[in-house]
Amino acid sequence: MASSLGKEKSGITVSKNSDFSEWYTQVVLKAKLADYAPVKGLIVLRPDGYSIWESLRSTFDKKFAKNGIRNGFLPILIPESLLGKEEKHFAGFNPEVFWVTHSGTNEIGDRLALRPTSETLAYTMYSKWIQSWRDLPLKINFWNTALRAEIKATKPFLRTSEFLWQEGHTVHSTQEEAEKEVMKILDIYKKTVEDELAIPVVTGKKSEKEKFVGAVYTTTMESIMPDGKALQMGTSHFLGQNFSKPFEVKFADKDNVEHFAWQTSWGVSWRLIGAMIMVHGDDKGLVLPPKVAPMQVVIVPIYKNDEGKEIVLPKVDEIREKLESQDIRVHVDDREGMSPGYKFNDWELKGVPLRIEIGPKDIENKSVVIAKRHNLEKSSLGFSEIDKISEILDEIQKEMLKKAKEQASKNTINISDYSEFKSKIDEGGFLCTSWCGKLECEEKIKEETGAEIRVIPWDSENITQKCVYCKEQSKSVPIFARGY
RNA sequence: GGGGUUGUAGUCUAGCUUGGUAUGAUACUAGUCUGGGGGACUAGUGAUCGCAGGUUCAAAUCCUGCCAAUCCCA
Repeated sequence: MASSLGKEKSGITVSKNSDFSEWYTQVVLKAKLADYAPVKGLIVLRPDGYSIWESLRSTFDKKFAKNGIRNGFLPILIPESLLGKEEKHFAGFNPEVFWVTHSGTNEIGDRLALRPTSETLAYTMYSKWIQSWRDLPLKINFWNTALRAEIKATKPFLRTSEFLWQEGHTVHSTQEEAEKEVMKILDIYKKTVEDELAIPVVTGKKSEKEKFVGAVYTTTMESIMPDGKALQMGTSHFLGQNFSKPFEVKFADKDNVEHFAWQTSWGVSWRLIGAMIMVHGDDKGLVLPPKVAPMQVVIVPIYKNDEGKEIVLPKVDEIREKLESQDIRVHVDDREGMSPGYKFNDWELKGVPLRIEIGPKDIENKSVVIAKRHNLEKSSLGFSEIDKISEILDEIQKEMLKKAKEQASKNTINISDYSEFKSKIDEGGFLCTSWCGKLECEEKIKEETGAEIRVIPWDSENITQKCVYCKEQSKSVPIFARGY
């Protein structure tokens, strides 16, 4: 009785299957990743949440650097006159822009936008910095936040009015080089998300309707969440000369002829953290992939009295040092007055990938008990095998990706008939079905089913089938889904 | 865009209809016993009841506005 009461108070009180939305919010709050800020749609990141972001950031930074991309920083305010320079871009973002209209008590004539994205500002600067082909390529990434007012219901990490992200902006002398860059970035994104967060993604192109406003085309990576909804995990845009013309990003080529430059922009946000929570979490709380876990291993010492303590703690220290020397992020939970059971539940809620239990019994047996978070399996590990923990963490990482892949493929189905489409869409999932390429059909499908084209996967051109809606010859087989 | 619901210690909650400054649990602090899956006892601390007005001798309670969270429909 007392134990079930305690469980209700500090653990997750709903199951992932029965109330996904509530489950998600509870995991975010109770695992102490984030909390609500006093303003609608804004959240505060707590250290455990921010640490995951820092881990992703550091991985991306290394990969960006290898690709010749350096970091810069842009201010948050953009004058309206500048934001409006590319018409379609402005029209797309305008409804959700926060405006600064006063400085102190004085009204600002050219009001200032809190950046919804920085293309316009970055390219104003770029046009000053670029004169010659020798200045290209110019590849800068910016870690910052963007602000887009969310009127609809908000969700921590998934839909917030301010979000942490990185936006990369590159400039090239040729179309070919720019397009290659778009693909390189998408590849970095895909590999990082799969390797670090253990979430499988599908990459491809957005439809004309869903592309980034102002882009020539948008490439994207999409994932399916356990509730059957699709989540956009990151995008990499080919901007062509759509921005270089209005912003006069020009360069003199080797032949001394002036050309407009070719540009790309791309970004991933803390939505990735939301995806990680949804994909891996369970009824006990968060489950962290070892690579991004702030703590990879937690050691829980168990003893009944001072005598036991004297036996156990030196061994705990020894193991901790051994693990630390292998760059494993380890924490010893030496809190007094808490039962081991309480601690187990606590660390499971917080998603620590591996727990080591060590008490007098283990000292006798010259082994420890290890408990894996992702499958809740316990086993014993001899003192001489402590070195294997690094491998075990790698295995956990792999198993998590494998499980996520199985889940994703179960939620991906091929559909050829529209009535089947309509009946399946309520169950959620990725619906792969052929399409004629016409906006009209895309819009009708969205209107009638709520599903949109999430991604047109690479190599999905197909002219041998019929459009699921109009029955005319198909062009491709996109993935339709309802999205976040 | 339209329509609901909710807001009381860190967390959950009683009280609200029928106005009289607040119930219980958990957490927290101290101590003793405990300790291998959310431990027991004892004693404490902690709330101007989301915010701002209004009605009233008196407001958590009634009224108005706002803020925030959440759900449903488009």
